[in-house]
Amino acid sequence: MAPSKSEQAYELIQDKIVSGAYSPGYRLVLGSIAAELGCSTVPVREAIRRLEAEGLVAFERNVGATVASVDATLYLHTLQTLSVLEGAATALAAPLLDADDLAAARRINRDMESCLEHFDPQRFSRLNVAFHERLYGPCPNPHILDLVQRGWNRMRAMRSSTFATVPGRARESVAEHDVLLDLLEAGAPPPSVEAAARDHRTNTLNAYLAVAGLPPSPLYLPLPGTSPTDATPDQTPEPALRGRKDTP
Amino acid sequence: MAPSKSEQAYELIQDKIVSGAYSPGYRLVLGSIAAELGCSTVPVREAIRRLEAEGLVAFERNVGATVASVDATLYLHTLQTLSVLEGAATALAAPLLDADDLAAARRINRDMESCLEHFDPQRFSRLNVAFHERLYGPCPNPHILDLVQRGWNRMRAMRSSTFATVPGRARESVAEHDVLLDLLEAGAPPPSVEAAARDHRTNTLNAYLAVAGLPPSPLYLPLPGTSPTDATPDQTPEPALRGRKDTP
DNA sequence: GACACCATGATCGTATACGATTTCGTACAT
DNA sequence: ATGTACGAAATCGTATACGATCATGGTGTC
Repeated sequence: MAPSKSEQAYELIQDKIVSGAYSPGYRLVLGSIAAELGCSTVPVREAIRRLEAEGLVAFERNVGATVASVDATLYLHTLQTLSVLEGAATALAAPLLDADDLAAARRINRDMESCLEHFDPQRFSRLNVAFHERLYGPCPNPHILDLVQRGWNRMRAMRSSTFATVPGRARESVAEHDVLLDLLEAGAPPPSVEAAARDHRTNTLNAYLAVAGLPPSPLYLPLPGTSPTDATPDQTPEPALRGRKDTP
Repeated sequence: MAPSKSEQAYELIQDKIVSGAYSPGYRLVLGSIAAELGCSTVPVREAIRRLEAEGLVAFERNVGATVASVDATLYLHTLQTLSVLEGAATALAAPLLDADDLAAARRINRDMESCLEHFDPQRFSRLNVAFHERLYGPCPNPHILDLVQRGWNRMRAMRSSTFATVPGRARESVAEHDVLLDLLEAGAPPPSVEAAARDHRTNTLNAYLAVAGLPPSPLYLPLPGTSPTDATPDQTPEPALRGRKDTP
């Protein structure tokens, strides 16, 4: 059966946001979108409230909705959140991965490597998502899985429009993927997997922070079991990623 | 100004759910709630969709909404998610806590201790929330903070109706709070704080799992710096908290 | 007696309509 | 020229109305 109108509206708007057709700050007018869809404003309204709950649009009473504008700090906060959640999801999924999963992930990572040669960042990004999805997909906690999914949605909506990747980061990323896969193949305990998965993302976060001249995120995880020295780069007691004051 | 009708509806329904007036499985009929509020079904509908996004109600097309029923595994999954998020939030907040915060938290924990004597589990629960809110409140990442808040909402909605506390757990809990506070007062690095905060909650989770005869959650964090032995109780490579199969 | 089928009622999904609120442009006074 | 007051247009918020869909109970047949 055809999906409901509000479902259609939801997908249309989300698609336009992540594809960049609606750029941050764009005013989402109920009437216009309804006309475009050939439906009334009621389902559109519902769709927009759903997107609000996911952080993709900002909504103000009696004023309307706009595509959430990305503020660098918001982007970084999302990345930090994702580092925590995805690390946990990957650790929980680790014992459930079979050889096929690992082989598939390894293959994806080889593809990513080749993207580096041909300089195809678009494809590289897609593969990166696929790689991680494959690894955290079997996570048995649906709640965490849902939150990770939402995090990625936000990221996609933001990155396409605003941020470029940090120069050297892509190559390092591929290498870190291989390290993570090695751990998984060796049947490493969940805390080690979590540390590797989280720190992989935290490294990206810190690469951004570094170019912005900010201190790194304090949410590094030490690798248990293995040599602890190279997993906890000097403890920085000062807080990083201090939030902007809430706009009064 | 008066809040909008959909806001009123949202608060009414949420309140009825967490207070237990609507117990799990209760059928939320748009028309009835609208009548109770003296408004039409449209705002009620919107409120219910918001609650759905937060996991408090389940919704099915052309059928309606019911208060999310709690399934033990769902409860435990929420608890596990919260352990991860709250651990991170507390670690991020740690460097921003001042002496007042710590003193207040310590005071709350003394109150909790006295609740143990007089056996006042209601008050104990409230204080427990207050204690942790105080500690993760200054977390500079609003996104994580939001997710933690939602997690607690879900917990409140569930616990009141279904679950009793594990016998010995309350007393241990108070002791662990003191350990956490000691760490914070000593200015421990964020990873140590995260480990303590997360494991505190994971211990509760595992107490439930133990009485159910299930293996413990694998998401323990090793305490870095301090003796690593007592923080990582034997690695259990077998997966815990395996999700129920999605109902087909 | 059990199962399949259909009628009926309850409830949801959405369109339309209208009042409420905000925003923006314009005119006027300083 | 700048700031303020007012009015019109745009947009949102919600009520009402009606078609669409699903659950339920009764009836007929095997």
